[in-house]
Amino acid sequence: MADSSSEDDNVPLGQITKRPDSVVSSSSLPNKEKRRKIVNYNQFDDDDDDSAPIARPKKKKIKTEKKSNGSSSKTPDKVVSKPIKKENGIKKSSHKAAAVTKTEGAKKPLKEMDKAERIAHAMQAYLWWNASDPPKGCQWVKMEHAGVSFPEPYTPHGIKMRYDGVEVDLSPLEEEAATFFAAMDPEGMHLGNPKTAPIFIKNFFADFRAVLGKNHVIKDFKKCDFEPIREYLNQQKLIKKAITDEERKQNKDSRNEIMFKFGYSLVDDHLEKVGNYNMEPPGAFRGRGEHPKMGKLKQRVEPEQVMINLSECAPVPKCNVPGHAWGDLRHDPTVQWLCQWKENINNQVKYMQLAAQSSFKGKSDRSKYNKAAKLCGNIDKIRANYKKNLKSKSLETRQIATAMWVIDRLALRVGGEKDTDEEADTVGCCSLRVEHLKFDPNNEGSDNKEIELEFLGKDSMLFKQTIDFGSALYTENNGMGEQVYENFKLFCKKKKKGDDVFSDLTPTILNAHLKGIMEGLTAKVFRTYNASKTLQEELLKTEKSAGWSRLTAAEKVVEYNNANREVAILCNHQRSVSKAQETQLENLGGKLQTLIDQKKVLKKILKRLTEGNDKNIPTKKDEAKAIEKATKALEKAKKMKETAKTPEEKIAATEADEKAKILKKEAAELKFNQAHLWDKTPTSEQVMKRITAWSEKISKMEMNIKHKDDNKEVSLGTSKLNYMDPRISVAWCKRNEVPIEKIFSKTMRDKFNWSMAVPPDWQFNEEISKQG
DNA sequence: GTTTTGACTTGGACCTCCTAGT
DNA sequence: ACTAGGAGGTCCAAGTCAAAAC
Repeated sequence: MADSSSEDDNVPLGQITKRPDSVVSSSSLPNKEKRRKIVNYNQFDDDDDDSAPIARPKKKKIKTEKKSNGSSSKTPDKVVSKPIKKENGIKKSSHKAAAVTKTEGAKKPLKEMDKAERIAHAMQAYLWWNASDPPKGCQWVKMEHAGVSFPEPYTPHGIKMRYDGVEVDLSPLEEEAATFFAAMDPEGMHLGNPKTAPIFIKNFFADFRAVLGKNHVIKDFKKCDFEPIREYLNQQKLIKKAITDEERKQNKDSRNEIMFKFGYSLVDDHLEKVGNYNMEPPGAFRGRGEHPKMGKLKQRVEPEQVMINLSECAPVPKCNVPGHAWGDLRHDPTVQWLCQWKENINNQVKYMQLAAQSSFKGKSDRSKYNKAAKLCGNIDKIRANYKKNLKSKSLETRQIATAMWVIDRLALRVGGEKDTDEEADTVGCCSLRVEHLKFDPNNEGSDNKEIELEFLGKDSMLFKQTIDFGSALYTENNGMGEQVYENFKLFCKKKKKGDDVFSDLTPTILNAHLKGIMEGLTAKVFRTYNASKTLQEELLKTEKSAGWSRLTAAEKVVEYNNANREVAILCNHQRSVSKAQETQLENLGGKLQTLIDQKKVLKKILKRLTEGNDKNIPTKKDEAKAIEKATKALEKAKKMKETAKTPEEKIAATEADEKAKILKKEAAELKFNQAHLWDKTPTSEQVMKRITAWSEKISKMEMNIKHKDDNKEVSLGTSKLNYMDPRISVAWCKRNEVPIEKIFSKTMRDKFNWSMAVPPDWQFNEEISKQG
């Protein structure tokens, strides 16, 4: 349209850069829009920035623009002094006050907000669900952004690895590769696992050797010693831990600077957040499960490998690597991506896209849930369809029907074909193999209709469930379990372990069939549907239970989380229990035992006292000394941190701090272990009181442990973020007078902003799809 | 028809910063 | 006021699905 044209494609991009350091140049926009934007800037009422996401011209220019707009400008002094005041205010505010500002976040005065908050506030003014849509087939008409931000080039540390006991000189590139390996946790999920460690090492070493070149002395991994580099990295971590608040703030500021520059995009005259504006740094590829390529070197991406997508009239941003330029330029309004490049491990395209709270993502999210809701109205028809086909004479039809049952009832993913030389061996429905099914797993014989399904799903997460196809769960209400069982038996007959169960089926065939039954229906819609439906039903169930209305908001939230957990279990959203969590759980178990023992002691004391024997009653030993010692050590460490300048001092400070923390822990333990005792011989009343208190403590602790144990392997976040229609949750909150903040974090509220206006009686059902 | 590519969603691990509990 | 623990945010790998390429 306007100035820049598609001829740009043939010009070396680095040289045609029109605007050095900001996303939007007002010069490329018509006057009317220019004015509108200026009004917006003034809303930020702002201080410093030349790095504003939008073309904030430098200060001098602001003045002129502000003048032209008739609004008053501030003296620099005032502008600078303001944020400091604000921060103090926040720090000093009490919890109560903080809670209020949090719940009423929108009402926080503009002047108290920091820059990011003010931008966010301004962005809230745009409600995409009230705005008009871009032309059909297009996701946008105008789009401007600053491109992707590249990480700093590698700075060599000069620490030498050893080969065969001898220090080796490495070039920066070689040293960088060695450092990637040294940075891997030897006990971590790649090197700590005897199954994956050899794969990782083999791949890493092959790539490392390629970097070193043919004639390099390093030839045998066994003779490599990365320990000096590893030690260095650990020291760096200790140094980092000792940073002062001032340094922490500086780090945040410089991160923010990049965010203000690259983190926003101007799409059709409104501001949107970019999701991943930092280019992925090089490193060792961390494939999950038994990924055959883990350990390979993920190369540094050069700007020349990056293609950027923006509107024709948008100025081309300058890339932040001196002497480099974007590889290519595109003006494609049918796609969402702002930048794309190829990674070298799997030769896949990666994208820079808008963030989850953007209109692009919001629109597709809403349409996803509407599609799932539409399935509510069609589910009977669909179940009838596959019920009939479960007995079809055509093998393909029968397999389609069986797969539909599995996807509908067991919530499996569709499971596309995978190349096991290139990727980890994981499966879903269509790629299930005979070896993943175990008929009659408990050798019960006769009419047993159980199958144990055991396989690795997405992200190599284990799916292991025994399905009793003869049970009421799968036979009642048109469950069809028995027929499905017969079909599985049939599909596995005369097949080898490694053969596909659904030999005539691919996701393409299955989805083509689904599309024929309901417009827009694919395999994954079933997961969304089942997750949302389950949430709604679980919530309604508890809402109808006796005494519900008397529950406090916090108690209601517990019930919500229980419903959430049901969904997560349905979707098999697991998480591995970290070592820290395990030890924490063990510690809690130990504490519980201590409490139980203490209660026994208390009972004994009571018995003696009632018998009139007040001799040999245990009393508290001095614990003040230990506490004092620990406190002093902590104080000392803190001082060390404050004064530490050299790396050695910083390391020493962190180490002292860690030691002091151990002391404190020990002191706390001592205190805990004799918390049931008194300094002097107690009275019977005192003991009785304490016994009741301890009973309460014990049950509380038991609850806590049970809760932690129940949740340790279930991850609730994924289903909340991707599967449960937010409108169900919002309506539930409204009905039950639970503040939405108790359910959704700030990020989620941003992402689900489109769903906040639903009425309290909103239901997840087919009616939704008719609303558009 | 089959395979590959492209674009987007979904996923858990890890790190950081905040808050509840003391 | 302080800190442990957890919530939430970041990162980027790994899926799904449609369309293009063969």
